[in-house]
Amino acid sequence: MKPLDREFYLRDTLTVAKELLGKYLVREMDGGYLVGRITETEAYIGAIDKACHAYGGKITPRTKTLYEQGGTSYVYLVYGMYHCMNVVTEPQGEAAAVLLRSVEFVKGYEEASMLRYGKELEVLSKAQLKNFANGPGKLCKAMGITREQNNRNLCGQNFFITDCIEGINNPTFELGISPRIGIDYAQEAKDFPWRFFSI
DNA sequence: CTGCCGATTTAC
DNA sequence: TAAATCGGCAGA
Repeated sequence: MKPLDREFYLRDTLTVAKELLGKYLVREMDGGYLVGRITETEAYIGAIDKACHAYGGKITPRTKTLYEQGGTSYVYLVYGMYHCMNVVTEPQGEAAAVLLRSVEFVKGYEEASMLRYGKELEVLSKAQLKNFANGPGKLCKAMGITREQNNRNLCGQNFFITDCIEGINNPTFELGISPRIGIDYAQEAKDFPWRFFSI
């Protein structure tokens, strides 16, 4: 369970967004591990993307995290009640990130159930499993990710992404591509095919 | 300081 | 289809 190294994140944002599919988001909490396989991502590239918070070089207290070096977390609150977890990409000074939109839990489901629903789910129906963390807000709720986790180094040992979990088989999948979700205000950028998901 | 709006989710 | 809910940001 070795964190992806810095070099992984310092690359082109679209490449990182695609390659994050099938990787595992890991968060250590109270000595246990919450682990989810990433199944959906979106790229946001400040230099050319009106949907990006840092479009046009905009620097505010919130967006300054987007300018950090690749491998940093960018977490913010949307709609006054949900958090979104992003991974900053590219070298320091380039505002770009990948939004993690969906994971499938592979470890720590009991603890995650407490965080998400306030109780442990005994019976896991197919629908419950599917709906558990298949959205950016749900994902953060289930993994206890809030603005406290903003601007963290993702190359450390308690909050990171890895490509291998012992005892877990890496399934193969095909790459799906589509426009991004929920950015109808972003003019021409709303049609950019920057959403990636595993099929 | 005021007012508008959102990279969502859930319930009706 | 609409409500929930509040921080971020622009403009006065």
